[in-house]
Amino acid sequence: MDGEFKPVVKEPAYLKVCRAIEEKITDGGLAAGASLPTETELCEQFGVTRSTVREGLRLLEQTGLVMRGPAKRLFVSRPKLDDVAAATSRSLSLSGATFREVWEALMAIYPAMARLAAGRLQGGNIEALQTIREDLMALDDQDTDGVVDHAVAFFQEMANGLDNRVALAMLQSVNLMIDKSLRRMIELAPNAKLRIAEAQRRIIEAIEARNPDETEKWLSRHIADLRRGYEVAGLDMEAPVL
Amino acid sequence: MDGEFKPVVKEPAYLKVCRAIEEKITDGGLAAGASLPTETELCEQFGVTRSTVREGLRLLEQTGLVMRGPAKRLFVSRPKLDDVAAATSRSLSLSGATFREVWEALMAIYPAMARLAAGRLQGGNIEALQTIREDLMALDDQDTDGVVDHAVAFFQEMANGLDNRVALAMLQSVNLMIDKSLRRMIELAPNAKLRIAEAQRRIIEAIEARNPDETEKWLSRHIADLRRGYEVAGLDMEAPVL
DNA sequence: TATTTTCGCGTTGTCCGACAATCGGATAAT
DNA sequence: ATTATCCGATTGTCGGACAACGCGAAAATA
Repeated sequence: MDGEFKPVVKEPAYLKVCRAIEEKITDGGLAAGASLPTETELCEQFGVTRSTVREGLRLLEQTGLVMRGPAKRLFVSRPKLDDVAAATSRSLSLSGATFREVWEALMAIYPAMARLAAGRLQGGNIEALQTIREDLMALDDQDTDGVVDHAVAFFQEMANGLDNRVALAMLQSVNLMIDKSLRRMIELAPNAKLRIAEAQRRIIEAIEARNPDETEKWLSRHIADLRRGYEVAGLDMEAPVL
Repeated sequence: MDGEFKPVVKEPAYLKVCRAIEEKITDGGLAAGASLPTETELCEQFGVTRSTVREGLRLLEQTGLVMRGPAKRLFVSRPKLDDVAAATSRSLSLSGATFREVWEALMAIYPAMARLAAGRLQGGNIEALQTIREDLMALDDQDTDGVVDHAVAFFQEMANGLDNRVALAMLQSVNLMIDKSLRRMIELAPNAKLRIAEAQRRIIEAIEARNPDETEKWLSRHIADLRRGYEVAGLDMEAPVL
């Protein structure tokens, strides 16, 4: 029999402390907002020194499950979606994700989400989209950063209005990654600003008309256009987004 | 003049240590696989004690940017996609994401990804899909867990073959979240196993035929069917996936 | 009495020094 | 050449110590 011996686990104590508290939080034993025991109390409960407890707490702190409140006291919290999105995009960027991969993801999600947006975006969201577009058009043509920021902000505002946190988290991740690629592309595509503004106009119109098909179509074309611009600029689809 | 005084920053030292190393890694100053200085060396460089350095290292450890290698030595690593996906799904679950939100995300991503799958999945992937389906059919009808596992594994295998890490990360997150909801649903839907197996058959056929439209259509119906089952079972779309 | 000031206490952030356990590599023994 | 042994370096953990800071209670002031 190959009754394999399990690779002997020698978890350091600070990891056990981390997991113990983590488990208690995720299992509902500690509600969000509840304040944790002080470090010295944790020392007694776990039977380890404060240094060890503190190392465990740092791990939790990074996951966003605990935060420092007023008076430095630790209390249970929820990881902020912004942070996990940032972590995801950074991780993907570091692992060498390419423009192609990001673009495919964009192309998969946004058109589908556009259908939802058409039926779900509130007046406030639509106004915000219009404002973004107007600000974009008012920009100097050479202001690459500004154009990129507004192009991404448009996506971001759409995602915000979807009333869907799962989608929001994912869209935020890709938005963060597309940034640098877009900048490189726009620097080489002279009329990028106008094309983007025009696409945004169509999309806003379709949303205002509450027309899912149109919204999807124009958003789809918008993203396809980004790729076209990228290729026309002579950039490599398989290059990392960095 | 409102020459605002910048809000005085009082970052603890261990955070500065963390950020300093983090920055050096993400800026390429430290390649993946490179080994970090020992803790004592870091102490000298930063001018703090080992305890402080260690707390900073714990933060980095959690982000996945550093790992413990053989001989405990620290070395630079990349965050594993599995981990960030797990973190994302946990964060979303904790923040009370609903079945509706997850389902909408599924419905947005998978059909679009199916198009890619039709043209991109390798023979090995397709065989794996078939194996999963066969295993599923061989299961006892009462084996809820098994059915869920295979339903999710089918999705997972598709995602694996897409040659797209961005998509993979996102799909993995939603796969992890759909789990519990699916279980509740299947417990109440007697013929769930057969319906799922049938959907998988159609999808596999479409992929083998390299037909993007068909693949998208059947995957779309498959996911729509999951929702139908969920509603028929009398479950609340707005209930948290927990 | 109501408001402000002061003070002490608890907690965290940081420091210091110490030690066992463990791993890598050098060295010695077979 | 292989095995056993030893040694140094490094990590994980410990215990104690102290300054800084925030909060609440006590004291001083109006």
